[in-house]
Amino acid sequence: MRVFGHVVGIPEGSEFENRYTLSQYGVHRPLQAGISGSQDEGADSIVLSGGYEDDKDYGDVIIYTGHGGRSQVTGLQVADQKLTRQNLALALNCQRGTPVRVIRGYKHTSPISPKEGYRYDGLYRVDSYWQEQGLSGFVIWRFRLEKIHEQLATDTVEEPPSIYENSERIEITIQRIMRDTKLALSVKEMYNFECQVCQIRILTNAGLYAEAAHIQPLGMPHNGPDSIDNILCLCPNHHVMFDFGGFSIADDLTLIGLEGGLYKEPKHFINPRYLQYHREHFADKI
DNA sequence: TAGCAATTATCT
DNA sequence: AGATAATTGCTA
Repeated sequence: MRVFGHVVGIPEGSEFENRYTLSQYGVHRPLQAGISGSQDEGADSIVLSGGYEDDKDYGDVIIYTGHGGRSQVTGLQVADQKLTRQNLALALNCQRGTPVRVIRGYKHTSPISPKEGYRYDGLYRVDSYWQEQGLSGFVIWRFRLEKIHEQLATDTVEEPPSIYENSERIEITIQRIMRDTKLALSVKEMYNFECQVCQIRILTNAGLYAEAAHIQPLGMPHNGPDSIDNILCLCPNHHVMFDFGGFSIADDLTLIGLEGGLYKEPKHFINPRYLQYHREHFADKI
């Protein structure tokens, strides 16, 4: 099974002798490929080895080149890259917010990369992706990655501050984030990426796009649960409207503030308790 | 140190 | 099952 986020027991900064040990520890499983992932689930890890001429490494920001179009013999670009396979996997990370593990290898020329072996450098999010003409003249796909600074991203306000960066805490946090993503995806798939309000499906170059909206929000102070009965599948517009009280939902799924009702799959149980929470805290009560 | 072939986990 | 791959280690 593919592991997204940190691998338990492997803190950021861990070093590995070669690609085989990286694979054995589950940090980056393919022995040669730079991108680990599938075109359904997304990418879980990438390696920066300097193999592609168009790569850029600025530390917290990485411009990563997709795979494909290279000659097996010379390593030069000889064909256009396509948004398929592991390139598509990275595109899905961008659309879904799935983090990707970044490993820097000794072959990479940047001063940040290790002199020998491979080093796990933590989680990045895929900020954007696009195609362009590479140095070779062939089309390449590029991915802009931004480092996730987890101390800032977590809601640890009510917790006693720890003196040093606690890797155990980070693991817990990331696992929670990843649970969100998995559930979110399952709800989107349940509706085939159709908005439950307007039934719009948004087709992108990486496939269908929808957003998972939590009815009672996660995190302090709302502490809504991370469960399917608290998640809706919405288009971005209706997601924003819902989060900012543009409409709300009655227990019988009639929309409040918009015409019509919320479409619901029979097998999708939506807990009225969370709908009530949303009405009480977010609905416009004029 | 190039060049090349063997190797192997993974994805489709 | 076959193809792929941002490797590795051997040979000259």
